[in-house]
Amino acid sequence: MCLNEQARLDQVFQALADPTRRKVIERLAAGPATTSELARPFAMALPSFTQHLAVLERAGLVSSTKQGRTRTYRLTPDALEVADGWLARQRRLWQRRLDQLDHFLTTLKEQ
Amino acid sequence: MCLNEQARLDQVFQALADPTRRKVIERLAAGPATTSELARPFAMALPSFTQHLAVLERAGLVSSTKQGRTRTYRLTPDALEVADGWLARQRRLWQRRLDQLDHFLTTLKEQ
DNA sequence: CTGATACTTAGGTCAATACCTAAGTATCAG
DNA sequence: CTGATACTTAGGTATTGACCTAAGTATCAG
Repeated sequence: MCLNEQARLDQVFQALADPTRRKVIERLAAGPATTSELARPFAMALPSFTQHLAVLERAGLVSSTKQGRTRTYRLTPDALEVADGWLARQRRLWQRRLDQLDHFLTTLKEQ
Repeated sequence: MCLNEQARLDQVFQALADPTRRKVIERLAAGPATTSELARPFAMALPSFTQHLAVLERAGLVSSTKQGRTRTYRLTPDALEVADGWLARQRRLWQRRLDQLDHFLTTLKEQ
């Protein structure tokens, strides 16, 4: 745990770079679910699927607890915010840049 | 070009899942730059670096044009919005869910 | 025309990813 | 206690990803 920011972003974006894992996140937005509930929609062997869950958990996007023989997963919104924060920062930067360009073009036109 | 939404998200998140590529994006927010200008800060053979640029371009995050022997890269904000859009949608969903939970806890307390 | 510059192409290594099957362990229901 | 359920572990394959070196092509400067 507690990796540096770059490694954290690596893991989060990597985790989101797969449609199965994104669908799991989308499903978990509706509430917690067990491994087999999450796996049901996917035509994939269970061990393959649990690997996806492990990727999501390592990235900090979900957390799980085991009670009896079932493991329940739930969203951990914090990690999504890491990705979101980076994107928001970039958006601000290029927005500013587009504004400058706009201003440049405007003053150019005025001459 | 014109892949479906899922494949598009795959490529964008995959492209962002590497610190070198994110730094290139950050650099390009300050304005267009050539291959060698972008490569300079990185201790990496040029062919390795241009592969990173190719990944960014395939994802639609940047575009490039060649004039003479230099190739210039610039940001293409649209693709960032694809990732941003997905994240924003998720955030809305889990925000709503957290609100519901909040409401549930509140009504629980009132009883 | 020649040499330097700015990539580009070809091809190779090594590690990580995404899957699989088969066999294990742990719990619960009857 | 036994069988079914819910994962988990072990181990294998095939593809992709991130790097490298070496050698190519294309422009520009003098």
